[in-house]
Amino acid sequence: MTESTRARIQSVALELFTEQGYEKTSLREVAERLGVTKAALYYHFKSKDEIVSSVVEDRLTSFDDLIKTAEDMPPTAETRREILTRYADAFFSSDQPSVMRFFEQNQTVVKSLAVGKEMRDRLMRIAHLIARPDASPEGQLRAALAIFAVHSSYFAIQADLTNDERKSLALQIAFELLDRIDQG
Amino acid sequence: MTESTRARIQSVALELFTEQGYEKTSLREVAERLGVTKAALYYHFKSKDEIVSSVVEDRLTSFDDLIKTAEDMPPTAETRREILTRYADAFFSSDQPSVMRFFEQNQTVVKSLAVGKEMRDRLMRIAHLIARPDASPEGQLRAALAIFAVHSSYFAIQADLTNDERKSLALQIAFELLDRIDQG
DNA sequence: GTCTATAATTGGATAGAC
DNA sequence: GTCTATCCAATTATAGAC
Repeated sequence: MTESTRARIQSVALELFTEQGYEKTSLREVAERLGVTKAALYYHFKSKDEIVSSVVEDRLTSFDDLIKTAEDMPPTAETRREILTRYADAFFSSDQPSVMRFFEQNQTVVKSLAVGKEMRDRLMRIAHLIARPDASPEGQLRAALAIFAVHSSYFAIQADLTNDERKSLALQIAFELLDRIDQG
Repeated sequence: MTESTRARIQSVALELFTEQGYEKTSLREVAERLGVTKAALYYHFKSKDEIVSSVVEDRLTSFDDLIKTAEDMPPTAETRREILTRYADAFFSSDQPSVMRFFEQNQTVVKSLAVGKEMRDRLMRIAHLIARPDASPEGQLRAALAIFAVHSSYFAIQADLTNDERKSLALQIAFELLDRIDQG
């Protein structure tokens, strides 16, 4: 069960980082929650940053897959819906709390960590691919808002809904935004 | 010029907190930027928290004004547009960087500071007033996204636009979302 | 109103035993 | 693979002089 210790650290750390903030959560706190000592964490990861980076890198490659797929699709209204649907599937299917939720709560980490910038880069590429062929400010904003519709469906709705209900509601509204993007 | 020193501290601190993160920015850094020592800051504010709180409290009362005004308006499509327009005016007219930008970058502060919770409360009330009379999940999400359209127009558009151009683009798209809210 | 100096605490990180 | 013990840097915050 050695590998699972590493995974447990990642899971607990990301949860605490998301709830309390990356800077505000100490490794002592993470270790305590796991029932081990700080030194044990340092056997598995060489720094606090690396705990986050190791988790994020997995998600980065799954974004790369989505980007590669999207690039080969024709820039049509149907494609836009398809890309966003895949994005939403990834967002909701992932373990909780997701990596994207971590970044939402820790925007400043995006700036200070290399993986944060990578993640931001991927998100902007996806938004760009969604907007294609419309690269105007309006197209950019519509694509960004469509993505954010998925995110905000997670926290902006107070009603007691399942993830599937949130997802389909988000997509329904996001499609309105996307369907008005210029077809070039 | 005693009062202006206090104001300068607030301004510089909020700027650094927004750019680098609240936790990651030390008071030593703030003091250096101002050309004073840490002890000088503690003459004007009794803690790091209080620097933020003092800035936020002003904005809270201006939100309270908006809420009070909105409550007296009829729950119509026209009212929705009006409330959001006022919100956008406040967002863009304020000193830079705005308090809202600070919270965007420091979501975890919202949870840990009392003024953060107050601000979140006001935002949710405004969203609720915008959605009136539709309190359904769909109405909530539409209202939240309309507000976020204003915010994201500030950072999600890469083109070189003026604040006025960003604002009117945001409102144009936000109105699409709002106009489809149920009239009850 | 701002300074120097320092207290008190906490953080990330390492060495070396087991 | 996990522990104890510890180092070192940095932080918030205070005391008291000017």
